[in-house]
Amino acid sequence: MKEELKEKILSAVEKKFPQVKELKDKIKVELPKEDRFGDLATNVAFLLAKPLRKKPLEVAQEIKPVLQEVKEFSKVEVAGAGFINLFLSEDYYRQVLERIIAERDRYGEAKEKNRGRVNVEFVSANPTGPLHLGHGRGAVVGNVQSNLYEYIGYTVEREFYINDAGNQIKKLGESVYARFRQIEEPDYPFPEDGYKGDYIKEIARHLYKYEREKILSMVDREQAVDFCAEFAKEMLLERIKEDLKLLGVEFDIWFSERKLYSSGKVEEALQFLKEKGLVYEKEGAVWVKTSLYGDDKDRVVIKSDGSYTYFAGDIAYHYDKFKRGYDFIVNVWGADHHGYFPRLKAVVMAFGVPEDWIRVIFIQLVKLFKNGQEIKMSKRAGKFITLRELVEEVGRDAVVYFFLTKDSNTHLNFDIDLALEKSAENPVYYVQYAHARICSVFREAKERTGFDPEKDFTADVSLLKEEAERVLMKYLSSIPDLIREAAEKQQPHKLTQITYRLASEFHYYYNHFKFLTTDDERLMKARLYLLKAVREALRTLFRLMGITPVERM
RNA sequence: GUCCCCGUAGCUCAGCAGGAUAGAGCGCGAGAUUCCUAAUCUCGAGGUCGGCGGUUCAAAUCCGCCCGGGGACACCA
Repeated sequence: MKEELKEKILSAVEKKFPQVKELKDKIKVELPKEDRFGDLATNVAFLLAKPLRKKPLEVAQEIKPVLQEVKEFSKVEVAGAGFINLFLSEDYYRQVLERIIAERDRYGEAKEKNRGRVNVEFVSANPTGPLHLGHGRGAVVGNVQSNLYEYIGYTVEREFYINDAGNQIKKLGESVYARFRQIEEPDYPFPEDGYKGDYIKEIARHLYKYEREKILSMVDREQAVDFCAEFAKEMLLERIKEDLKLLGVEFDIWFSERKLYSSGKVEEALQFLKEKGLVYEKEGAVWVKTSLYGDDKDRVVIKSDGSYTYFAGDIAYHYDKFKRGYDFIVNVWGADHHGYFPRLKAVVMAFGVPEDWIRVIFIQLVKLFKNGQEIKMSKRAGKFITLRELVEEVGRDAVVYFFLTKDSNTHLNFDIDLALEKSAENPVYYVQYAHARICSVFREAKERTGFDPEKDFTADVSLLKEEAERVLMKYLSSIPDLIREAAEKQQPHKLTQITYRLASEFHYYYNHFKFLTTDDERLMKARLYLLKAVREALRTLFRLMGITPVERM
């Protein structure tokens, strides 16, 4: 919406100052921070001041008359050092409300999914244990960012990379096998760096119950360990899927690291790099010249013992993604992988993709707080609160919302007490209550007046003359642009801010005005029409975040 | 040592591809309910935007240096 208006402003200004064309990208048209500065504000005059060698204020004065001719603007003011504040006409707001109600919970979403194909890879936890809070945050952020890409017109594939090769799985097998043996021989040694969580014992007990004979009959210990590993991996993967479902997160692609090796994709990718002259041997190992593409140094892909490094697998994995032809890809990673990005980016650049083809979103630590105290977790000792336990304790909506309150690249303190609180202090309840309140008003309307706002109806928006109503409509009109901005800047946490503000403006309105005035039916309908638009906007935001629009609280 | 992130109200943090008097929530103080859900709302106190320079009509935002906190720098995964 802002884009359309920006075009109108530009073409109007262009008649007077053709130079404005070159400044197009720098010109801003946005919601001013204070209400008295109008519905939209633009900085054109500041930008034109330099080439015209005039003061911004003068330029603004000269632009004012041309903008006054644009029919969408009811008033044009010059303020400050040269800001141009624009007030939108009633007719414009009528269109906004009509559009919201027509588009329902997809308000402002791109109609055509023709911007391209995107791959978002996230969670990608080792199938060696239950998901922890960091994974949960990554799951929510990755999923919501995917929703945002869809909102702005991309087709998105959500992918989970299963690290089912290598030492971690081996260790998993050893751990389960040891627990299995301990059932009969309590002194059977447990591997020093094994997984100590109780879930390992559970898996062992399960195996003992159903596969005891089979495992004990295996002569080769390795074989038994592999069997345990495979079984445990499958079981844990199933559990991971369930945990993700609890958060409302589902994947399109489950990509197995092991298949990458067994299908020869690693050789294929390395061959590709070799043909480009980017591979060489040194000190008995095979290296890739990542330093040519911005990495600090070259990296080993085949160790001197002949085995592949983890990096080799990742090269192959990304070569595969490259060949799938995405317009760009996004990796959601734990922030501890920060230092790993330059080398991966380097090798991907070597494939010959554009600079921003591979993007990364880092997820920082989540710390849990209860009764004002941090709950310390130790994975090594097997003492930690799982994602599932947290969801069971505070509920899915709270978990999702809290994970989205901060930029994913900053540490997050998750306050369990706050998440459980049923009051204004809890932002989840605050925003959900806004939605429930509107539903409640609608029920009451039908009850009292017989008029059912749930059904389609029209209203005379021009009757909405209160300041609070204009403020609300103004904010509603800017929401698609705000969502788009969140999508493009890869900042899904902005959704909670947008939602909170909308809820806040609604609560204010609710507390200061009556909607069910029987003496003026036209005004009542106009107000209910506005509420309906607010509700659809809330539903749009809830849908993007994956939060339930509760109808009663 | 090299590189990255962070430093904004008592606390937790927004804002940072420059724009108007730096925001929110919590906490603290004072209020609002004969009326559609008070799970709400209103008002108030509270700031050298870590420090010093620079660029600019304009700097919390961009650049440089410094101070403080965290992290990354494997023939690990």
